[in-house]
Amino acid sequence: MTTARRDAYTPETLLTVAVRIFNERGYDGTSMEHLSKAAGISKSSIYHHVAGKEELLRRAVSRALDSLFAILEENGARRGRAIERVEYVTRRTVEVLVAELPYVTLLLRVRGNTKTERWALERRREFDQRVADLLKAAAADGDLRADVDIRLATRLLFGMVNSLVEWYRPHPGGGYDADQVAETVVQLAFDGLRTDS
Amino acid sequence: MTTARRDAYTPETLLTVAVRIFNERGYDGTSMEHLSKAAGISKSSIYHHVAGKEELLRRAVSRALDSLFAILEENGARRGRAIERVEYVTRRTVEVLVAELPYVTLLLRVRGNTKTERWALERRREFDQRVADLLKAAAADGDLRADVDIRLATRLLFGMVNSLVEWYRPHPGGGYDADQVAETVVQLAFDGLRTDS
DNA sequence: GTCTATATTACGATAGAC
DNA sequence: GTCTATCGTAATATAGAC
Repeated sequence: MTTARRDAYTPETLLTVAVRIFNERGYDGTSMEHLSKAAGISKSSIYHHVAGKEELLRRAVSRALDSLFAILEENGARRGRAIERVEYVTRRTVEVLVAELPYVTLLLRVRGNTKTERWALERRREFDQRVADLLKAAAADGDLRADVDIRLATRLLFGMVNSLVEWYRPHPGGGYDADQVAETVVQLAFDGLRTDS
Repeated sequence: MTTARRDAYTPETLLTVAVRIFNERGYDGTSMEHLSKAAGISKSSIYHHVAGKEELLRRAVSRALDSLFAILEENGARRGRAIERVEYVTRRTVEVLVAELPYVTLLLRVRGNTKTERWALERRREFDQRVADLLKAAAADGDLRADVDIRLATRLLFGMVNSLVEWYRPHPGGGYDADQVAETVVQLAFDGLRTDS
């Protein structure tokens, strides 16, 4: 827990420490004292860099949301057949989750107790809606099975993707890389696990 | 938030209220004052029924864990071909998640800050391991695609199932029932979303 | 930029009356 | 079984020295 790094914090470098502790203990379970110990500076020094605990949360979830929304602006999410766009967004979401793991983890755990949290929840719902619309378009093209409810399938697909933050850890010797996870997600979701399906 | 019900609480009925608030605000984000308001009795009255906040958490996660482990003792999880047992456990887990939604929700959000939470995390890992072993057996039978990593697929499958607690709400007019969700999970996971797969 | 000291409020839990 | 009053602690945040 004690990280000891007493030289020249900035809001950014402090955020790195804070987000780690937020994810270990939960946002509400983390006190400024916890952050102070982990950063190796006193509580009051933290207030020199940021206005308070909630600013750290806001910076973290903003970063996560910006990374997710950026996916929807990429060419692969805007051009081509809908099912291909769905596969693209699925893959890229996995990659963003892995690349920005601590920030997205925090975002996905937000409950809505403060203004910042409610704002994050709202923007997240917006992203989910954009993705749901894509799946709907793919279904309209006849590229998704007609016997499954599309809204339900969307929830399950992105539930699966989001579950990454609960177990994925960057390879400390032989783990999975982002591409491998993305590939398996797409295989499982679109072609299934069963042999000769 | 204020629920007002001043007659004859028992530890069980109090738990119902507490678990609801824990899930709305997060365990650490819930104070005894919050619980008191929601239950419609004073803080000190709560202590007449339970030893404290942590006992409420322990009762809740115990209930969730007992329901999950019970699945593994059912005939469908113990007899037959491994892939059929996997499908059975998948379906039943969905059903238990839906039937015990608030309790399992709380369990899946536990962080490990207290002894009770660490005990819950340990038992949960035990359940996950039992399921992972089942998938491994199905792979050994040649019933799962050879081109996906089984451990990874297990994580994704149960990540998808567990994501239920983040969005499933009991049908307030036209939602999905447990069977429909279980069926879609199994279809998606084993046969995939794509047309003519 | 960091510190010690402290103000102020909120929290979990208990005491004791009814 | 429920209440009001309160204890002791831990929380967020600030003041002011170096």
